[in-house]
Amino acid sequence: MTIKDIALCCGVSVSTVSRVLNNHPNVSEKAREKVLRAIQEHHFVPNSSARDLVKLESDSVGLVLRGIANSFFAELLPPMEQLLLDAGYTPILHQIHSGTDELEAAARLARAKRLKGLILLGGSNDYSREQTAALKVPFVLCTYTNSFGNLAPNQYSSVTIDDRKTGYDAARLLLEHGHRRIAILLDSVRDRSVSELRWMGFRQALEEAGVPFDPALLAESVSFDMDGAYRRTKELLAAGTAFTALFAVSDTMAIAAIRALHEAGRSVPADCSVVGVDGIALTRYTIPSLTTFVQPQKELVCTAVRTLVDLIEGRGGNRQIVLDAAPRRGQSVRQL
Amino acid sequence: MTIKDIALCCGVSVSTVSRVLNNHPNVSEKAREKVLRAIQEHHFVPNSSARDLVKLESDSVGLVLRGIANSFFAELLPPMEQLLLDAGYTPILHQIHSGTDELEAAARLARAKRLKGLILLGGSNDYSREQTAALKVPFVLCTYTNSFGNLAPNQYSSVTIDDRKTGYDAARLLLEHGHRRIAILLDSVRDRSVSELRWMGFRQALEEAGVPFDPALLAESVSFDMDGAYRRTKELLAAGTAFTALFAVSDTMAIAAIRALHEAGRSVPADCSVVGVDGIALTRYTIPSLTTFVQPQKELVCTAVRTLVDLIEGRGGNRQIVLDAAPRRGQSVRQL
DNA sequence: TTGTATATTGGAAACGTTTCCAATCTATAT
DNA sequence: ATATAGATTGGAAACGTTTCCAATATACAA
Repeated sequence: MTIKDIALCCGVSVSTVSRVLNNHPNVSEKAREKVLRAIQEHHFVPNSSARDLVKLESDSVGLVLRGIANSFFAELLPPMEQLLLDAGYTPILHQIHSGTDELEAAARLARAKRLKGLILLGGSNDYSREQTAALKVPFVLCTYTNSFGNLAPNQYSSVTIDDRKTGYDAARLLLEHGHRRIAILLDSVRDRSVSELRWMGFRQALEEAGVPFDPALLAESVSFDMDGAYRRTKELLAAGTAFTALFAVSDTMAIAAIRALHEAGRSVPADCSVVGVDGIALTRYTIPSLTTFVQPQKELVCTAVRTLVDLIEGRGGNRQIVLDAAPRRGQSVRQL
Repeated sequence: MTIKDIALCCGVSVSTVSRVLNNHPNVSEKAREKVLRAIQEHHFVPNSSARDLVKLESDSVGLVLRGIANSFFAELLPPMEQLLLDAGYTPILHQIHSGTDELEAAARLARAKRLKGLILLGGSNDYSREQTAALKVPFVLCTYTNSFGNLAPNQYSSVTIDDRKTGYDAARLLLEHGHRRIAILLDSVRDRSVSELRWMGFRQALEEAGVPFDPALLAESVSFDMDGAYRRTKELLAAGTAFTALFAVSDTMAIAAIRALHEAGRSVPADCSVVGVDGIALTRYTIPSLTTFVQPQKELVCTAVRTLVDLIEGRGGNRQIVLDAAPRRGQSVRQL
């Protein structure tokens, strides 16, 4: 069933049918009705490949990320796709396989599917100008890393959380409660992760406060799941280094750590204060409830989509947006 | 940059370039190399619309669901998309707006994008045979509801969790621990929800054990979030009806309930046993850890994708698969 | 009635591929 | 050298739309 069949059975030309489909003005009421009825009757749906082909564009937006499993991005993805759908775009997910250059993959995707734009989840600002120029479409870096800052502010858009500041604020909070010996629990610091940024901010706050950091208090978990955090905390405790507080770079790790502390006979917050990051809903209900820095995830997603849509539709130019994680006080921190 | 440009700059025909692109055998080594180099050099990427158009098919699979926000499906979605990508298909998300017939929307999508297949998340087996036939492509109902059972087993495929059995098993577990006065905490029973199925199974187990159910022990929360569960548990406690155990239809609700109990001075499991459903990772680490029925989410997703891929690729016919939630013993239940 | 302006229509090219078929090469056997 | 089979190649149609342009129908004024 094609546009041609509809034309044939209505006794009009394909042009007319096409005009009806696209709400073009110059078509008589009579013809329009006839065509619409035939479309209804035959359950005709225009083929989007053909349309995209001739229009030289699609209504698709690429979502490019390195992998979904176990990731922070897995939570971002559904609402992001939802928002794009609501805005009239079709999200196209694309996973980068390890060993593949993500910008090249993104550029390929953009050309193959004639994308309107791209959201690069967990990208970086270390791309070269040539690389981003090769995309040819608007793009937004969402929760990107930035070590070299190759791009000028007018050359890219980004929406991110200030992870470094979050680490800094967490350390400040514990310092202000009188803690000096603070352990930090993080997942693999490799590949310039969010974890590393928080860790850098944390260190900076200690330095500024004149508190030397004991490397024995750095607990880097090999795996990023709760089990890894739990085991790493046990090791930390077994090592015997004294600490009165622990900063975990995620809520789930914090909860696992609390259990490890609990099993070692150290109660929270009486014997050890704990601070997490993320602000997952559960942290209000655990016993004790967790003091945590709430990630504005919803805002992150909305802002990223809005920024991209604005760029696509020509409203405003590139912009970088940084969102803050705000502390939410629970029962897991006590004043020393 | 099109196939034509490549052909031109290599001095070969478009046919040859196309053959190279598709790994057709009949092309000389010399020509192949020349073309590959030109493709590399010009960063050429074939246009998928044109390809789909002439091939009369795409590599896309539709994921159709009613809405993502706050939903069980939001968790299923990322791994499902991932698995489809891994299997060589492009997932295309499609959200059904309220007031729209989902099968009709699915059929439209399938035709417009020439989908290879469909996964209907939260569909039903109450579709008519004509409706499903109109899809024209293989489909899998994932966690579907089934009140009329219009379709014969060879007319549809489905992968689902036996929610009724989960409720039944949860009640059995508590009964076997000597509990007789068991409260149940569920979210809105409206619209034939998972919640209702678990509640039905729960009731059946009580009946079979000859334990009359006190309606005062039914706590139906208006909202499905943790806050609703927390408040509803408080109300239950305030009402003063005695109970020694509580069955929450989800882990998050169970955790919220435990906090409410805790705040009311009732410790778990000493004063009240609690059982949840879902088996989210966190339940191993909360204090106390939670006894819960673990949803085989990963298996659910894998099975749904595998089933669809099998159907698409002609391996085997329609099948219905029901997965069981297995109990995981935590510290939240005690023997009376 | 005729002419003119305007509304509506149809024809055909174009979008970028794939694939069938026929044509041309190349190599081998006679 | 010639015939023949097989490998390789190019030409052209086809996929289902949109859109430009020219052609026709309609309405209205003179």
